[in-house]
Amino acid sequence: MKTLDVFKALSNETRLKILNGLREPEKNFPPQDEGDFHLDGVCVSSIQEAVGLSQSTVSGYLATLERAGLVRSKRMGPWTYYKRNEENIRRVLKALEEDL
Amino acid sequence: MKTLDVFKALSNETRLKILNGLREPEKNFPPQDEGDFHLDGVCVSSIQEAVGLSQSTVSGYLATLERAGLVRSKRMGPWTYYKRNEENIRRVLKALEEDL
DNA sequence: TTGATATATCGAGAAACCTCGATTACCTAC
DNA sequence: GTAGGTAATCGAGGTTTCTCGATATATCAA
Repeated sequence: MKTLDVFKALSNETRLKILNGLREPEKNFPPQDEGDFHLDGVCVSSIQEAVGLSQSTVSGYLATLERAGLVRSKRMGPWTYYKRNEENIRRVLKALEEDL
Repeated sequence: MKTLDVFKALSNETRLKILNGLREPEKNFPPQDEGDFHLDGVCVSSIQEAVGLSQSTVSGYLATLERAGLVRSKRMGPWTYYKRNEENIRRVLKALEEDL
């Protein structure tokens, strides 16, 4: 979880939009059949539909955000749900305050 | 001064190092003939010597940091001095706290 | 086991970024 | 105006990022 990787993960309009959108899933993503937005997160296809890029691109972006520690994923049946990693995000902000 | 541009500017090890180094110029850059480190800033050649990249690259990096609002420049005679734009940096941090 | 659906990974072409040396512009002193 | 030094811009080659479609993997149902 290096600072540089966090900045790189955030250096893309779509990834920023996803991370931001995940703060209020019901407002920013179409509903999903199963899985609670807040408890479980948002599934890839719902995110894909919202951002309008290909499935592979969105899946890769989510992996990037996860590697940077900004989101966490949970597999439930055939779906993977992504939600913000609030604890880590707060840690990143603290680091920036001292590091920037 | 868009959030995305700030992240892009910070997505480079050298630019991060420059911005950080400018917090304590006398500790991180070789002395310069004229110009006070804190009052005026650090000149390009001093920064260049410290980071060890070409003059054109460093000049470009400084321009990037300035476009992102993270540093400010002042021309004094043949030299251009760069210093941190603390006010803007604080503003960026505030924005991140709400935006991230 | 076969089929259907969700997600992840792979390979490739286009765009952006990194970095350099060369050139240009700027400033000062003669 | 010429010369010398500082900084900014330009052009180019190498690397990374973006984004896609195709393929592979995972899960569940029949």
